Amino acid sequence: MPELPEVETVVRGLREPLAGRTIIAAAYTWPRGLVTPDGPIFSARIAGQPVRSVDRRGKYILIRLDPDTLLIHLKMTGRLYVVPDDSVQDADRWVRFTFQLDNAHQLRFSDSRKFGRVYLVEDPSEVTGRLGPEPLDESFTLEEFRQQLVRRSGQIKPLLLNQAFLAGVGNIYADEALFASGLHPLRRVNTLSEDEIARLYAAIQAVLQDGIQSQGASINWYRKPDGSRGQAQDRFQVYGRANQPCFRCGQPVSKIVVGQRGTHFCPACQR
DNA sequence: CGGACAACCTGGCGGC
DNA sequence: TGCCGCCAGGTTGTCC
Repeated sequence: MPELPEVETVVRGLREPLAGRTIIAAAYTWPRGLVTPDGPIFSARIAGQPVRSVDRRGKYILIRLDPDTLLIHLKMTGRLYVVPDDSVQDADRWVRFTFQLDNAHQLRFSDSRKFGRVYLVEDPSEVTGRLGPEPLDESFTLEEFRQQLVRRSGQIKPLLLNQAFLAGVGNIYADEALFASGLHPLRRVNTLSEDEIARLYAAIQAVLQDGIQSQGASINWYRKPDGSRGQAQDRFQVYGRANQPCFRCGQPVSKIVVGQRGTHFCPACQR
């Protein structure tokens, strides 16, 4: 679920409930979800730190405290939301981390599959340092994309999923971007023309912006911080549409495995 | 460096 | 209904 548009939606939804708050305590029930620091240090260290801002880098959520930064990666099934202390409204069985706020509310990190990860560090670049560029950032230009692309080889789809190449694109938006640019997911990167690179660049930005506009895709686990569903899934052209007619040409959408990931594409429209 | 694959985990769903 | 196998949006490490 959570790729760039979903994480961005979560971040936007958390800014208001966390604004001006201080974390006064933290507790967790899944120790392996905490990467750093060690357990006893973590709870003691985070207590008393005020929230300064909530941001995103790739698929990481950065809650900038003072002096540390709390980073959370939702992985496949993570949810992050703020509710009153005594809230049991959603009977969420999968809450792994609870951050007590100073206004009788809690920031809760729920994660059924236990893939999510939590970090508390002085310098967030310790965690995000290896990430590639932000695809929606002004500094991510076509020229930079082209220069990075021509240094690579291999299949285009796995490259789009490589967070060190480009931060934030996951399996869904990779499939959608390749459809939008008319490129086959198995195309070798070094066979792309200038025109195709430009189409892909534009398509990546378009599908991500569209996803944010729709407040993320709630196919399965993803929910906005207020508990409601995003709408992006209603706009997908190929993802999750195996054997259904392509919206553009009517041919059935194919599903294959590329780099161990389910991959949807139109064999007629994508070359 | 590229690519294949296992591992980390649990829940949901289709099929029988 | 119940059980079983399969699949899942992410990332990392290992091996060839």
